Amino acid sequence: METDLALTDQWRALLSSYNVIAAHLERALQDGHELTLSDYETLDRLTSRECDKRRMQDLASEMYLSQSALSRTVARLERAGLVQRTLCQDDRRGVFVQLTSPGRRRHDEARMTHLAVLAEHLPAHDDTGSD
Amino acid sequence: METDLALTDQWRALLSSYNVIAAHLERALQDGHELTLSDYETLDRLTSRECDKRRMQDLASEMYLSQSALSRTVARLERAGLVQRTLCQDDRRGVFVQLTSPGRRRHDEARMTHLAVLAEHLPAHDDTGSD
DNA sequence: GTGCATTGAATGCGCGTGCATCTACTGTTC
DNA sequence: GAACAGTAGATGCACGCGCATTCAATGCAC
Repeated sequence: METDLALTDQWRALLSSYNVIAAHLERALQDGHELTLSDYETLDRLTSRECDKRRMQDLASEMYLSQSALSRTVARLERAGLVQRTLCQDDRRGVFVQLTSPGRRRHDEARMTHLAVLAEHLPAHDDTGSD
Repeated sequence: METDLALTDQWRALLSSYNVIAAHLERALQDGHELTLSDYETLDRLTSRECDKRRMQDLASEMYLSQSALSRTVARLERAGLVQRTLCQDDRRGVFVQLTSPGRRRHDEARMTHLAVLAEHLPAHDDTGSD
């Protein structure tokens, strides 16, 4: 069945591009900004939405992270002073997460690195000089 | 710069499809066959090549795994009786890895699961009856 | 109000990973 | 043959992850 081969090929391609790029991103973000990929992605989600929803589950749902992984990621970010967790008064089970000023700054810096790696390793659209 | 947005979008798409599919694969392979994704990918690499090269570095180079991760993966597979490690007499640093019969069988079974998950979660081409 | 299922988030645990290091072997130079 | 750089693979270690569980707060039934 040739469909099987097509599927496998497609998956291999996905697997390969993801892993290559993710590895580069991981290293670049870690070395340059002391952020894991999940850290960065989380910060990134927080910049897009200014509103103060009960982020935790909200964030988790639009990310690839499990609930527990997100919980620890936010804890890490809070320890680093990049985000702030505040209890939600309406529903005291919920937790708001928001960027701090240092967090916003860190994300801004890391964004450059992030984009640079993507530009270098994502299959280019039109390129003006890939390696 | 709109290229930035395009890059980010492209990356988000990749990130999302990869993680969704990988998570499903991981669970399906683990639940159904007691294999991690890396286990499966390793077995899969071993079925394609019949020759007895010094696999370790060879395998590693065509996979997304680091040398150490592959080393442990193979150790795991050997512990489970699915592959066999033999020293290379020409160069006693090298290690041959080859499938055992149970390994071939296990891969065969797992392959069905693997394909089923891909068929269900990869953006389809044309389908003549998925799942 | 009391009891109970449900939900939001945190945490114990085991595991797979990459990095750095270590051990063993090889090939080269003298 | 001795010394040494290089290579193949294994291992110590720290860490992020998912799963299952736990704890707190909520909402519903009575």
